[in-house]
Parts: sequence; structure tokens; C-alpha cells
Amino acid sequence: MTRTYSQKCLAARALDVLGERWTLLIVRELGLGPRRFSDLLDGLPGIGTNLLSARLKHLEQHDILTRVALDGPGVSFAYQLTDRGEAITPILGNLVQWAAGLPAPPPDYENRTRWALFAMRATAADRGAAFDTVTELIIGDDPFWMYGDGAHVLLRSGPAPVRPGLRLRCSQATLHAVATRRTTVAAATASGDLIVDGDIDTATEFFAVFAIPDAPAATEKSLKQRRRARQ
Amino acid sequence: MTRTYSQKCLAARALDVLGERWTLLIVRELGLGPRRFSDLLDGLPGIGTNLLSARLKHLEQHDILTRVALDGPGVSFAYQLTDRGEAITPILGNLVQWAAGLPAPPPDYENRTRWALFAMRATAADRGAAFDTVTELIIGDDPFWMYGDGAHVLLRSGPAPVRPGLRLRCSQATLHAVATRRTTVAAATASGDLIVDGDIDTATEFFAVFAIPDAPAATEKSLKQRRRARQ
DNA sequence: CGGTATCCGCAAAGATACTG
DNA sequence: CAGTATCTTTGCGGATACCG
Repeated sequence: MTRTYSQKCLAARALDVLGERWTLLIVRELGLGPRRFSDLLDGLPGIGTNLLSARLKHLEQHDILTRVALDGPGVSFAYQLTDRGEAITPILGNLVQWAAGLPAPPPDYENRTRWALFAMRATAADRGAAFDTVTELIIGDDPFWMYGDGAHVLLRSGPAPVRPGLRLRCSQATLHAVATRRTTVAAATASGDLIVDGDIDTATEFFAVFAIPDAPAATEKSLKQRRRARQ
Repeated sequence: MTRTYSQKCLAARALDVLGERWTLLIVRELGLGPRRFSDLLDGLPGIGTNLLSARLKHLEQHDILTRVALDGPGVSFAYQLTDRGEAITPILGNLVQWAAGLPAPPPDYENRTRWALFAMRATAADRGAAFDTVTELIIGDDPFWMYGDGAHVLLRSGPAPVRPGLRLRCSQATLHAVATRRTTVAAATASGDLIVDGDIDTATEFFAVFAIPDAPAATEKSLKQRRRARQ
């Protein structure tokens, strides 16, 4: 750890460990379950292999993740959050909630399904804990599952480990449209964009609980205000 | 804003705004009330004046703080969090709670009274809201005051704006010793290290509510574990 | 596939001098 | 006191080469 703040302040200590570029985004990627090096590269467009490698070692040294061997043909590894690492994900959720008040990002920014799901969990953190139907989502071809155990909302990539009480299948665009209430579950199922396997009322409740807040569009007023700020 | 993550992910968006070095520590400094440029320099040892200036402009542009003119002799300005900026302080509190599990910092690290107070508020965030006695703390020569309004705990530097129900006077070392339970209110008052102006039971309750969790000492085991992590 | 190592160009951060 | 200007150093981004 070069470039520390050298402060006896717990916030500064946290940032000594987590504050470097990419670090918290690596934790975000691992927040849906273990991932391999190449998975992480895909979820962190722009990071170099050398930098990812360095960050992973740093996080391993600080007991935030562990490197586990995967069985199967050939040698393969996955990176998995420790308990201390898992404890960071609610903080990322708070950052997500805070960022919901920021102007909407440019349309050319990268997008991933898992980021939308991460935001859905974060913004619904409190209410979502009550949603105790194991729900499997097939977005495009990628499976995920969610489950509120009363205290937390579990969100994982991969197929549900038990038979889900609700299964939703749609494109990423439809997921986003329904989660931001630009369309409804009824309309999306009617058009065939959303396939609900299970009770449709439960599906409606799911999207009511895990709604993503709309980013405020960049109004002329807010743009002016930002321009007005001194150079 | 150069060097953005360019991701349509709310966590990444938050880090685009807050993730640069020093940025969150500036918010921390302003979390106890408005501060002037030189105050900030003192609270951020190692930052350059150019970098502080750049960060302040950046935060002003993103509506996280405002630059307000101070009345008095000469031209003088203070920096003050906006509502959007205030909304970040609970997140810093979460980082503080998380960092409490990290190994203790080296003894030569910088220290400030306000950082300890910030940690006291953070770790007591829930319980502290119930502590509704306006409390003034004179640590060394610097006054602060705290007040739980039922929902949040207000923490500000400067003398209390109303007559406090409790006044505590001690050194920073004593504050830390009592807050980490290395000594008691009774013992500290008996030795003269702590002067309580008000009900002593209320003072005891104050430190019970706003206790700082001890950082786990760096055990030989934890050191070994960190060394064991691959280079 | 799953990384490590190296090099280059650039942008951010650190240090310090200087000015209204 | 409140910054701006300038210079040096470090970290990051990107590419590529290499290894088990």
C-alpha cells in the first residue's frame, strides 16, 4: 500500500484499503457471487490485466476476498468475497442510492445486466428483505436469482439452487423498462417481452419491491447551475 | 471529470463523482459544519493547495458543497455541504463502521479530535438518535456539540447554539480513553482528566451510547495471514 | 484459459514557489 | 488567508509479449 492517507481516522483507514481506482468495482462484481479473472475483466471494461491482478492481490492481502480453486478440467480459479468483503456490499448499496440523485449518464456508457440487478437490490434493501419468494431471472441467456431472507436480500448469478417460486424471463432492455416503471408487468407479458413462470401478482409485487429510481433527466436548470459554478 | 468509468452503473456513477483521492475526506471534514480553506488544509495533511482547490471546484460543480462568503473583516469564504453532500455523511459512517474491523493503524499516523468524534457518531448512529441532551464537548480548547433529534445525530464544531444540558471538558487523549472504555467516566472525573458540567449519569450514558469500537490489535495470527497471501 | 511482466504515453498527485 | 502556477513524481491505461 503506497500512498496512504496516514490518518488515525477510520474513514481514512477504509479508504486506504478500498479507495484506489477499480477496487470498489471489483467488490461490486463479486457481490453476486464468485467470479473468474476473465469474468472480472468483462465486468470492468478498461482495466488492464496487470492492474486487475494487482488489485486482486491487494484485496486478498486485506482479507476482503479469497482465491479458490475450481474443480473441473484444467487449473482454474475464482475470486470470492470473505465475510469482511461481503460487509462492503451494503455500503455499495448506499452509494447506489445516493447516485440515484445524479443526472442520468450518457447513453454511450457501458451496461451490464448485473449492474441493474445490483441497483434493484440496493434501492429495495429494506423492503426487499420481506420478499421471500425465491425468484429466478433469465435475462437474455444469463440466469440470476434473488431471495429475501427477512434480514437481507440475497442476489446471485447462476441458476437458482432450489426450485424457484417465480421465474422471469426477458431481455435486459425489458428488465430495465419494467424496473423503472416505464412499462408494466401486464403490458410486458402481453407483448411477449416478459415471460412469467409463476403467479403474475407475485411478479408484479417483485417489480414493485425492486424498482430502480429514475435518474433525474439533466434539466436545463441543473445544467445551468453546474455551468455557473466557478472554473 | 476526466478518467470516468463510463459505466451505466449507479455505483460507478457515484465513484465517478466521489472516487478520486481526497474527495471523501473533504466531505468528512465538512461533516461537522462549514470550514474555510485553511481549516481544510489542516484536516487533510499532505494535500496540496492546488489539489484541494481543484477538488473543491469539482464538488461545487456536482452540487455537493457551496462556497459561501463569511462576513467580518476582509474577504473570507467557507465551504458548506449541500443537502446532497450531507447525504454522503451516513455513507462515511458506514465506512467507519466497516473499518473498525481493520488492524489498528501505526502510532505515527496523524490524529484529530474531529475524526474521533466522527467515529463516535458513526458507530452509535442508531442508538445515538435517542440521546436528546444537547451536549457540548470542549476537547483541549476546541468546542463541539452533539444532539440526537430522534432520527439523526447532529455533530458540529463550535460552541453549542443553545445552553447545553451537558458539558464535558477533557483532553483528546482522555476523550479517546473514555470512548474506547479504557477508562470510565467515574475514574476520569476522579483524576481530574474529565470535567463534567451536568448530571454525571447523563455523561456516563453519553459515553455508553457513543462508544468507539476498539480496533483489533494486530495479532501475530493476522499478521501471518496477511504475509501468507501471495505476493 | 489465467494470468505475469514490461514498456510507453499520459493524466493525476505531490511539492513548492509565488501572488492578490 | 486563499488560493494560482509550475515542476517533478507516481499511478493508470493500453498494448504486447510471455509462461504454465
